[in-house]
Amino acid sequence: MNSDSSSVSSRASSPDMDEMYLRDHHHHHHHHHHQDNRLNSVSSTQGDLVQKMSGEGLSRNGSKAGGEGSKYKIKKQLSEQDLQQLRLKINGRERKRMHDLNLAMDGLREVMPYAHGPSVRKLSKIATLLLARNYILMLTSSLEEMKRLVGEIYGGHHSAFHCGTVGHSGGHPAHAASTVHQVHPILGSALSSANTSSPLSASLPGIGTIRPPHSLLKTPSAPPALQLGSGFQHWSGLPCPCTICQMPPPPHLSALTTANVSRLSAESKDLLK
DNA sequence: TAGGCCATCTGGTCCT
DNA sequence: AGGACCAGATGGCCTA
Repeated sequence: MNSDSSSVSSRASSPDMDEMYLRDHHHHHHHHHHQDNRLNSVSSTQGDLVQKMSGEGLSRNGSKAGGEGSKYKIKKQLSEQDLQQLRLKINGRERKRMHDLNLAMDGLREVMPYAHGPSVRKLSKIATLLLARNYILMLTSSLEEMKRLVGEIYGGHHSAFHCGTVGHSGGHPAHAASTVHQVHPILGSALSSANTSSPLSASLPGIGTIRPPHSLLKTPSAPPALQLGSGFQHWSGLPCPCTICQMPPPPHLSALTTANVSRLSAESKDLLK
């Protein structure tokens, strides 16, 4: 499908499109070969547009309190050509807005921890967003864990950082997620295992387990799961007595319970099928 | 062929 | 008034 890197712009900013609509917007022509017959549909739509607009489209506005009458008059005063120009301008803006949004989406894809490459299909928008969310959650918990470990190593027991009993655990709902502690196994496996799918995954274990679902890979042998990783599981043990652990989780982490994480993964899986 | 994904158009609403 | 944002509708492409 979108074999090109910027799907969106690929279709949207085709030379044809620019020719047809845009006198003012000249998006970077991504010279994307992949032009389809969308233009047909678009142009036909455009035809409809003209009809609608000349007919009732814009003149039948209303609704907005302020200026029914005035707006109506104004629209009426506009020639058909003016209306068309206006429409083109508005459409162009909207197109540009969507292009920008898609560029941002591409930017997000670039930093996402999944296998990029010519053989890997681009993540869909929804998949990108879900993966990004999971990724952020995981980074957050990794960070917390690292802080904890650092505290454990340098700070002694309960100094700058809070407790660090290795087997210690969650179950405590207030634990910004048990995930803070769940990372243990991940770290462990990272240190020992050959999970070197990327520099990222090397430094942030567990990330390597985030991959596009097989359906998104052109090669059928892809590993499953857009999940937080199998190591990302609840860490059983005793509740932590330290004061920090007694505190409610920060708002941004409150959703990160084990249950939520698994739900998240489930969502991701569903949407990524 | 159905379903997923996407780009575009369009009208409404809110904001500046 | 004009621009940004949004959601619904439409139609094309691609894959299972």
